[in-house]
Amino acid sequence: MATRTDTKEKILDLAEALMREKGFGEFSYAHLSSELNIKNAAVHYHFPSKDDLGKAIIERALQRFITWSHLDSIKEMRPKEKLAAFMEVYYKQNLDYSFRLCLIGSSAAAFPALPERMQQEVKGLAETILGWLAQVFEEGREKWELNFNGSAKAMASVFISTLAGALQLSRIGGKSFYTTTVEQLWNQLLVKH
Amino acid sequence: MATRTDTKEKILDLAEALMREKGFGEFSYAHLSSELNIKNAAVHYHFPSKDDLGKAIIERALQRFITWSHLDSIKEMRPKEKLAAFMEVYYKQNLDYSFRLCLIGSSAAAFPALPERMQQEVKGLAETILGWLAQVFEEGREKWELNFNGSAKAMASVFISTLAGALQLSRIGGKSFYTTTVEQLWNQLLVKH
DNA sequence: AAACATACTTACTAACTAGTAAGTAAACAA
DNA sequence: TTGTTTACTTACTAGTTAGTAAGTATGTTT
Repeated sequence: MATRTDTKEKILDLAEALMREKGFGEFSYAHLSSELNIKNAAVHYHFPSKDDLGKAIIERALQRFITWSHLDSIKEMRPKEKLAAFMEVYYKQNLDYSFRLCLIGSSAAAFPALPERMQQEVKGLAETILGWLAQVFEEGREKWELNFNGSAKAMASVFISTLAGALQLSRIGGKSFYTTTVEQLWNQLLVKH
Repeated sequence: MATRTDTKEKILDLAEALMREKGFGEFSYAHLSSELNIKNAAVHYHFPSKDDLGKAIIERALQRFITWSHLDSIKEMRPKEKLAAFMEVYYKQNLDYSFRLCLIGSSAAAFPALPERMQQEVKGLAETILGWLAQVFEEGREKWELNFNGSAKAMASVFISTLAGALQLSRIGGKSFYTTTVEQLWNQLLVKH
């Protein structure tokens, strides 16, 4: 058949979910095809190699983030609200679904084992997110909404590292580990010093 | 031959290094045996299943941490020094060797894909380290050496999450990402507020 | 000296891995 | 209505995976 289908999107959805649950190296074309009731060659049709699939997962995530951050509803927010919105998305997209990691965290953990083209894509994604966060922190400090010493970029690095790390460790320590950790992180940003 | 050998230790050393470089699911008995110039059945002789191997890696790491933390030279330290010593070990054992992760981070990232017995072992290791850190933070605040709000346990959670996260993200952002991030984390602990 | 344990090797297997070549059926374009 | 493109399926392969059964050489115990 040649009817317009959404198979490609479905493959991407499932592959991304599996990558965040188990890691990029821990799912196979067989997993994808059996779950979607197609043959593994159909997956190869849309994504000839696993490199292609991996690259596409990250590309799509980057587009998603760009779209989100350019939303009027986000752009209109004050810095503190932006940060809270980011954390909200982060929490919802990840911890709501059986301890799925964020793509950055999942990619970083398996980085040396990832296809090179995928590594490049991941670098772009990380830079974009970190850049956005640094801007929010800068603006937040200027407007006296967020408190921290040092550069906004360094603070953004701590912020994303803590979120990603806490998400991963919450697989060991449970959901409460995540909420405790992130609350502590958040409170530190509000304390006047 | 049946001469006393250190093959078992060598296997553990290599397996741990590979686990931290690539992840537990990303190395095979063939990798181990070819690197050590033995046959894969020899690895199975010492560690019948990969579950056994994984469990042994974590058990050994736990023993190593306990031994380290019970060292007189560590016990005699003041809280701030203890924390600095922990960070020193963390940095040396990981970033000095081509972006190897810590075992907690590597385990957390692949957690759902790990053998169950290994998961249990990882939980024990994480609890032990977190407990030790929480004590150090508590003592550090009492003695006015470390500054933070909230509970010592929460602060310890932020601390270890940030370290583990920064280590992972440094694979994407380079060594400077790690040093920037950890310096920012450290400075926050010293700021009076 | 005999029996046993240790530390392997040789030789194998069943299951799974990404990937391919060739065929097919439907939709679409000329 | 013929040709082309899309979206697959069927059928396959070469390589890798963890794991096993049986044999062997050495050292240790009795």
